[in-house]
Amino acid sequence: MPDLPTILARLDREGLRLTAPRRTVVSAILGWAEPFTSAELWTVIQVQAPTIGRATVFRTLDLLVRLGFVQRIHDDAEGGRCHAYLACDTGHHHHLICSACGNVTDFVETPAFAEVVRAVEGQTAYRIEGHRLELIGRCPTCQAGGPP
Amino acid sequence: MPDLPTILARLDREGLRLTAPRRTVVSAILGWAEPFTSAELWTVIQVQAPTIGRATVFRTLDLLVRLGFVQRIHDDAEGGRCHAYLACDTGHHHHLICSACGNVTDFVETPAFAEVVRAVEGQTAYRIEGHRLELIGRCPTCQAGGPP
DNA sequence: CGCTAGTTGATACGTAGTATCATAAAAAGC
DNA sequence: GCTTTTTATGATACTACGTATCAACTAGCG
Repeated sequence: MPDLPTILARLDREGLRLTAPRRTVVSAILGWAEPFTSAELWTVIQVQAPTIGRATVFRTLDLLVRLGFVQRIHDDAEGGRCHAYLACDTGHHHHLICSACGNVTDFVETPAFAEVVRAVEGQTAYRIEGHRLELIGRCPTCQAGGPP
Repeated sequence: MPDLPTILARLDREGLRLTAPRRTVVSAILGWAEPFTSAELWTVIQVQAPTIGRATVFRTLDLLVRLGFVQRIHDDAEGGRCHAYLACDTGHHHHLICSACGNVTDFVETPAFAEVVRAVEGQTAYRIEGHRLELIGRCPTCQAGGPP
């Protein structure tokens, strides 16, 4: 994820206001490497700036999702709830979620993926416009640690 | 999706009971080609058998997801809520969602997908165990209809 | 400074799903 | 067919997550 000034500059460019609550929420998210739920974020915000309303947290989260600084991920595999959020770079990429520790790693698309898309287009006559790919696996650390 | 007797036989094999509410919920889902929300299902159930409780619908839905007769899909692309459900065959496959009409088509993995997985394993040192792939595109009908 | 439109926080509301628990009813045994 | 045991059910209440509303506030601009 880019740093605070970069994000603020982006907000500015979009004609959005750089308010104190937004700065607070954005910096709370910054550097959050693992996925987080809205509840976790809200807890942190309440400690850092108790005056900020819950609605504002959701609104800012939404804003960042729209601008591509945050992605929604779907972790129902882990018995958790559906939505979690994840700070990320703006470049298009996908997530690799460790089934043991829940860590999320980014990976970029390999050329082979374009072939998959072409094959499916041939198979179904759809024109593919976008995709969502999440891989679940075991990270090197958890592989070393043996099965839990 | 298999037919009712097949599903009931499967329940039986799992040591689960073939109760009237389960039969009702399963047949309501059967043949539902498009994705549906729990609310839609609940509405239908209420008409067909008003005595069935909401909790039972959720429990049966959960059961079918565990047995692989129903999948959860994530359609936040369509401005809808996160979860929808989709009756499906037990074979492993993925969903192709039309961005215009919301129709869902199944497709099976192409060989190229295995290559993608291998590439990512090389890139990240993860051992890949599973994946979730959803493609978003435009179905032949909506392509013909021109942009909405 | 003073204006104005974009934001905010409080509150209420809505929806999806879960927990609890007394009751009902399948399946298994007789 | 009747009894027992175990599972499932329905009512209800509850939680989590998110949205709508709206008066009050404030960033950014001239």
